[in-house]
Amino acid sequence: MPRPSQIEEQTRKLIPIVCQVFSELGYRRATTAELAGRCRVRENILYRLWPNKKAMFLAAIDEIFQARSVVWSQLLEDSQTPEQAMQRIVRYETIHQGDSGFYRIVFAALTETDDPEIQSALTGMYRRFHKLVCHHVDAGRNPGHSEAILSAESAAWGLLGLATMSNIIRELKLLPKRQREKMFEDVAECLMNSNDS
Amino acid sequence: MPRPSQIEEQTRKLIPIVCQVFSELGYRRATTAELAGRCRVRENILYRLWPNKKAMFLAAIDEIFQARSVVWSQLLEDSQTPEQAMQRIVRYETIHQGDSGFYRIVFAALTETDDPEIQSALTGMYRRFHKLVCHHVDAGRNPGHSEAILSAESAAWGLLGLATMSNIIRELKLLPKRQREKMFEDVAECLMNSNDS
DNA sequence: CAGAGGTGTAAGTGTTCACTTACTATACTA
DNA sequence: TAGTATAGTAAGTGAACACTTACACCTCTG
Repeated sequence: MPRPSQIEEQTRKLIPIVCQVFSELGYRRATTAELAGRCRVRENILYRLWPNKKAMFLAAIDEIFQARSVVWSQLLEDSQTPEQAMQRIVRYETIHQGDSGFYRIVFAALTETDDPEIQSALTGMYRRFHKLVCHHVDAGRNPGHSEAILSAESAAWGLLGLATMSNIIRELKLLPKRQREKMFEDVAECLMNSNDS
Repeated sequence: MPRPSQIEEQTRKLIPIVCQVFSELGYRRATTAELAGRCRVRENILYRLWPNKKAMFLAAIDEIFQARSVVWSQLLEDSQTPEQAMQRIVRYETIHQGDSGFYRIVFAALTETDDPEIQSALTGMYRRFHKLVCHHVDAGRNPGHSEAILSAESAAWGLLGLATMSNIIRELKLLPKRQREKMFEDVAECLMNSNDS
């Protein structure tokens, strides 16, 4: 009998690194040589873990949602009220946005949407994110506001769009940090209709 | 004396085609061979007009704003009141969003933001768009609402984010057309605070 | 301990693609 | 019409890169 394979274990260990490299460099410039180098292995080892570069990219897309939802659930673990929850997420995202550079993966993926596998990976990721945000928006809405203007679904899409825009602003330095943060909070508040007067 | 150069003229004629190809295929798959083929010329002719592929891409980025502002100004030409203007733009964008596929260029560019030239082309484009939208939001705000919750600047960024998200939703078919349109209008209304009760 | 099958190293390989070169044909001007 | 610079044709080049192959080495199991 041979020794037992450690492929799964190694795969799990390398995914965050692969994800990181795609985040920094995008698809085109994240060459297989670069990926291997950063993973401290040779190229052919990557090809034992994934059949091709696209599969590595798909794994990175999945990792994004996983990582972010871990962070969020940690944030929410000690939230007393659901109203607090969304505020916390917004505040966290306001500050830490783009730290992981994961939106670069999303942008790279969005230029490859004619590939059915990439498209469905992205679609799945967005659906899960939307559902999650939707849930928190719903829970976090101030009950005092009997008649919300926006449905939670629309508000959640708006928030995802806001987060995207905020990442772009940050990346292109379109606004100084403070202003960007204020913009994010103001628009998020407006969308969630949590502005009690 | 030689015959007069038609380079400028030809450049102007080809830019929309180049822009179109980048819109359809993104940066990576828009090969110089493909660009030349669609322009009905040989590759070296493109290289007489631009020094390299990046320059072609930069020209396409500039073209995006030009084209869109032409459309908008045509839309606004026969608007009686400024309040109508923004509504018209929103309605137009709601329906025609993504027709040109120009956001693909933006996404492609956003994965190349470490290149200073691409970065500044993008930055310029966003600043101009923001200014334009800002202007229309300001003009279109209902004067009855004395106290707006959002500054026009923030609202404009929110709208740009909304447009981006809407394009993503369309591309990934995350919502059926009608729902996407309703979402866009609802969120836009919320952001512009134009909801008179 | 034997050896099967796993892990790691190193050097390709074929293709794609941005970009070039050498040349011919054309059209404008003096 | 002669001469010159431009427009167009066609083949090529070198490099980058995704992916492979050949082989040595190790490690766990029966």
